[in-house]
Order: sequence, then structure tokens, then C-alpha cells
Amino acid sequence: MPGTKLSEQKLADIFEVSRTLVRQALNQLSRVRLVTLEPARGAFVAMPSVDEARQVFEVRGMLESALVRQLCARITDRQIAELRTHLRDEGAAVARTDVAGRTRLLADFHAVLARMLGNEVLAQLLVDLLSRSSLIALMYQSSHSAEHSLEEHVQIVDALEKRDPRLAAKLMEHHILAVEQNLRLDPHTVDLSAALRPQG
Amino acid sequence: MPGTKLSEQKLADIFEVSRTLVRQALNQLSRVRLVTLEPARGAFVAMPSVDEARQVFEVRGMLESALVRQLCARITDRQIAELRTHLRDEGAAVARTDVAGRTRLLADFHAVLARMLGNEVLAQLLVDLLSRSSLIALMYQSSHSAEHSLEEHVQIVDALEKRDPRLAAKLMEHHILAVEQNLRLDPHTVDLSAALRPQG
DNA sequence: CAGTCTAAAAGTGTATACACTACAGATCAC
DNA sequence: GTGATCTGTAGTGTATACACTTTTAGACTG
Repeated sequence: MPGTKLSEQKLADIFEVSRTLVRQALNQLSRVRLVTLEPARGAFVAMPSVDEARQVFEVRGMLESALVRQLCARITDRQIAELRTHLRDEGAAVARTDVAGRTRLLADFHAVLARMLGNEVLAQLLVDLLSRSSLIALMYQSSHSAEHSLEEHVQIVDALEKRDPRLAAKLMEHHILAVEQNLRLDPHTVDLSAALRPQG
Repeated sequence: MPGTKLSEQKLADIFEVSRTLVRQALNQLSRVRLVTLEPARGAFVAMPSVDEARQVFEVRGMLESALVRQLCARITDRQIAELRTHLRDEGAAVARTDVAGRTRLLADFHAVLARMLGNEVLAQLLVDLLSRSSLIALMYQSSHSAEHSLEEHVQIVDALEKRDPRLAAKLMEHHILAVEQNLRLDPHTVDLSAALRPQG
């Protein structure tokens, strides 16, 4: 959970390596903002602020709307078929209420789109932003239903199949906005006492 | 120069710290793709491929066109004045053929725009991409004149002042495309023998 | 009883030591 | 003379040791 203290020695014991490797891992995670390093105090699971959350989703909106817009011009029928398969998997996970699986698949959808553009730089950037989004969702527990997300994903793929860049971009922007607005980002709804208590 | 070997001990001697800190720095730089780490062989200044170069500029186009589009709705007169000042500095550096200074200022222009949106996540992302762009420009020496870049920057600020999102975005896309197309990205123009020889 | 100071314990920050891998030069076989 | 193998050296990968900071528990004072 966000705020959890990540003691170097404990992690070293768990993974049976020296603190050296643990520190390396924590450093890498801190660069992606999943972990916060406080000088001489240690590492903690990051607690993205409301501002940061908004910013992450704003950037995702920019990137992913541009992404699907470009994708309309380049996507192949084979790739659309792959997306349909992915949507089926998402649906299956939702149906059997496999929470962990559906969360992963719903995020993967965006990563798959990024990779289809054949732009590894973009894909990597987006994967990082998706990780941060997951952490944000964990912290400001989302009320956005998986069914709703899935439905929006289907619409996006439909637009891609029609090669309609305007529509695809608009749908993607709406989708990301919907996800953001279903977070409990209003100051008064955040359970500060629970959220600010470091755990571990 | 790209390809240069970065020996840990040599850097440690130069900066008078232990290899530990040098390794930490190299790890951080490798995450931004400015340095490449080859297992058991060491660290080298990154040599972005032609593909990677294209991808970096493609992502910049996506992000920065969206950036100026948004900025039109939010930018203040005061911020426009700041941009004008920055353009004056750029012009001065170009006039006195201060190569290092003008290169920095021309890149800074984009970073300043990003920061003006008040989105720190976006700004950080873009700063990383700008670093990579600089490395790319170094490797595939640009023939894009500083004067031309400056002129395009002026046009972008003009569009921002008119609060014309369409125009601003179009100009930004053109600008980034122009910079990219003035790189020597054609396979036959790259001096492979020089570029591939590790130095150090 | 609350508050503060002190000292010990726990944990991070950096340096150093050692093991292992990659590379280069020399030696040997053919 | 050419090729392969062997050995020594340089350099990276990981672990450990030590210094220093933060935290916490306890005792003492107002």
C-alpha cells in the first residue's frame, strides 16, 4: 500500500540478496515514481498527490489520443483481430470477477495499443504512466466499474476498425477522463488519516 | 561523444568519489537512455539508432502539439512576456554565435513551454526527451540552422499570443518535423566507421 | 503528568574488498 | 605463418564493513 516503508534490510532478507541490489532496485523504482526516497530516512511506496494524479491522467490523455489518431492510419486487420482477442480476455476476467486479472488486462489494453504503433519509446513511456495510474487507483480507490471500462475499450476498437481518427481520439479522451473522474480525488473524500499513516 | 566508454574507476578518480556513487549515476543516466549499460562490459554514452531517433521525435510531436494546444486556453499575458524574453535571449546567443549557449536556449524553449502548463509530470517527461534529442543531434549532426529554429519559435509564440490552438499545434508539429528532417538520418549519410568506433 | 534531554538502537550513505567475466597478448601446435 | 588455446590483466558485479543520521525509549525536571 502507498506509504508503506520499504526497509532495505528486510527486502534484502526476503529476496536473499545484499542491500546493494535492493538499493539498486529501489533507485530504479523511484525514477518511475513508484517509490519515494527520503534522504537518510528510507524508501516508501509512493503516495501520489491529487495534483500528480491529475497530471498523470492529463499526460495520458495527450499521448493516448494522439496514439489512436496515428494508429488509425497504420493499423492492420490482423492487429484489430488481436485487439478483439484481448477484449474477449478482458470480458472473461470481468465475468468471473477475477479482480487481479481484469485490472491487469484493462491496463494492458493501453500498453498493447502503444506497442502496435511500433514506437518503443512511446510504449515504454506509457507503460510507466500506466504503473503510476495503477498506484493512483490503489490510493484513490476507483469507483469506475470494470464493465464500463471494457465497454469503452470496445468502442475504441470499433473506431479503430472504422479508421476514424477523430472518433477514436475523442473516445480515448473520454475514457481516460471517465477513469480519472471516478477516482476519489475530491479533498474531502480522501481518508487522510489512513492514507498518511506509514505502514510497515 | 556517443559510444565513448565510461569506465567506472576513471570517473570515480575524476570526481573523487567511490565507484559506488559513479555506478548510481550511470544507472540513473541509463534509465533516461543517455547511457547504455552492457552487462559485464561497462557503460557507454548511448548511441541512439535511427529508429530510436525517429521515435523520440514522433513522441515529442505528439506531446508538444498537445501541449501548445492546451496552453492556448491557459497561458497568461505575463507568461507570453516571459517567452518573448526567452526569444530575445535566444536571438542574442545566435547573434554572437555562442554555439553552446544557443543550443541550450533552443532546447530550453520547449522545457519552458512544458513548465508553463503547470504539469510537472509532463515537464519531466519532456526534459528527458529533450536530453535524448540533444544526444541525437550530436550523433546525427543537424544541418538545421539556429536562425531557422528561432524563427519557428517566434511563430509559435505569436500563435500562442493569438490563442489559436490549431495554428500553434500545427506550427509546433512543423517545427519538430523540420528539426528531425534536418538530421542526417539517411543510412548512407551516417559515418558508420566513425560512429561505431568506441572511444575512450 | 507533560515535556525535554540523553543515550542506545536501528537504518541509511558511502567506501572498500573480493569474486567473476571479458579482453588482449603470448605461446604452442600444425 | 596462421590459427587456436592459455594465461594475465583490467574491469564489472555483489557483498560486506563502517560512519553518520534518524528514531525511539527511558530517565529526569518543571
